Amino acid sequence: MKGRKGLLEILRDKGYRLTPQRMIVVEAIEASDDHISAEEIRDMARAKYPYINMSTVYRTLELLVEEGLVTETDLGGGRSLYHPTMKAQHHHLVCRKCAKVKDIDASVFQRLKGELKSQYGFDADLEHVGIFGTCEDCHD
Amino acid sequence: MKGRKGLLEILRDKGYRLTPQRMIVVEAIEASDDHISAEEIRDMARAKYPYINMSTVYRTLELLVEEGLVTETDLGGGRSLYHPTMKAQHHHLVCRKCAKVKDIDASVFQRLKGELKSQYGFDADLEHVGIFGTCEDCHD
DNA sequence: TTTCTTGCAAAGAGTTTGCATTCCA
DNA sequence: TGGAATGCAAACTCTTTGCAAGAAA
Repeated sequence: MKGRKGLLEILRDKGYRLTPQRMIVVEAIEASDDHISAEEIRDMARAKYPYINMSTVYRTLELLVEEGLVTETDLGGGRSLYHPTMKAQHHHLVCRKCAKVKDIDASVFQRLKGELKSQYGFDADLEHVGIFGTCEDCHD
Repeated sequence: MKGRKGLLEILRDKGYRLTPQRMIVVEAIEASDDHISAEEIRDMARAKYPYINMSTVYRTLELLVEEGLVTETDLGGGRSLYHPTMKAQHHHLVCRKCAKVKDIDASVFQRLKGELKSQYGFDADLEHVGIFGTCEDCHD
């Protein structure tokens, strides 16, 4: 059962207070199989809690990212998406035409990551990447 | 000499008017060896022209991107950088710590692009990609 | 109690848009 | 001249921040 602590327990162990707002944000992120936006978190939160302020959502996300518990990914449009770090690695193919997002396995990137490291000494954050392009359905 | 038309000529041939503002924006993009931001374009423009409005800069960039003459790249922070499409392909390694940007050759991505196409039918826009991580100098 | 968190409102940054005016072709 | 392009100002989106009020431990 080790390594299976929920994000909330980890936060508490680190000395952070477990407020209802934080519990709700964490729950929303853990419940989402996929990436989730700050806005979606607020909407999910509202279902369980009359109201949660966006600054609280952002502050909680900031905390989770700082603690390395959640990954922040820029999928374009100046919008960030969040994802629990411990979940299986994957990436996203974002279609510029229909805006659909398809998840793909991380293995495709392993070689690239290795090459960037050996050739440039660059330690690439490729845990959760968005790749833009045209998907199968929208191909001309 | 073919395939060596400047962006301005191409625009004119397509029926767009060659205003001073457009000439200045195009000149700034062509002069920049690297990627350039909307703000940098405005600053470069001001050196030659008393004033150019940001909406004009953005509208010109939008036009150039629509026409496929310029590439728009999201290097994070909700900021876009622009680059002439015809210039040599390259990518960027962006260090999260020192914020330095290192240009790398596009060849590293060829295999990845091929795999995304064959495995997922996804036509990835990998002309000009920003990869985040930690550079050699900042490595712990 | 006491310090950490929240909510509110306002401020940001970067970008987009409506509309009247200007100007290229 | 006439439609395309510009400038201006206001709006817009997403996110951050200061500060007083509230609540977890």
